[in-house]
Amino acid sequence: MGVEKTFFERVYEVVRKIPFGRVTSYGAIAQYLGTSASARSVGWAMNASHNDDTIPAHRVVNRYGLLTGKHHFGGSNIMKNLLENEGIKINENQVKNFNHHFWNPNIELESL
DNA sequence: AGTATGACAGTCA
DNA sequence: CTGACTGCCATAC
Repeated sequence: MGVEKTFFERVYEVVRKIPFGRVTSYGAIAQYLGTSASARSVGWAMNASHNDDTIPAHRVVNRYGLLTGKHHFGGSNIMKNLLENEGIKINENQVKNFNHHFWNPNIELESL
């Protein structure tokens, strides 16, 4: 029966696979899911991820490494705090060395 | 069924 | 460099 996972369920699985101290972008997840243009839908999935506390949504930022979704973490520096807790430096709501912490599911999970 | 929204991405002026 | 628009996909009403 309808065992086919919805779009955001797939997003959840990918986000859950994000290693500690790593971050990824909405577009990267979208590309991994095969819908490179559904980056907005990925953000939508994250919006619904509030129903799932197992989703490290704080590791998902936009393509610029900006913590665009921090506003959804309670409107406080929770997202920034979580990332810094993982060794990621944040500057002006932006991940420093974003390219260094960037975790590309298309590459890291290409063998999965 | 159609409209509106969204934590994006990319392009143009 | 900054600002604004469009495109594309999925969900909610």
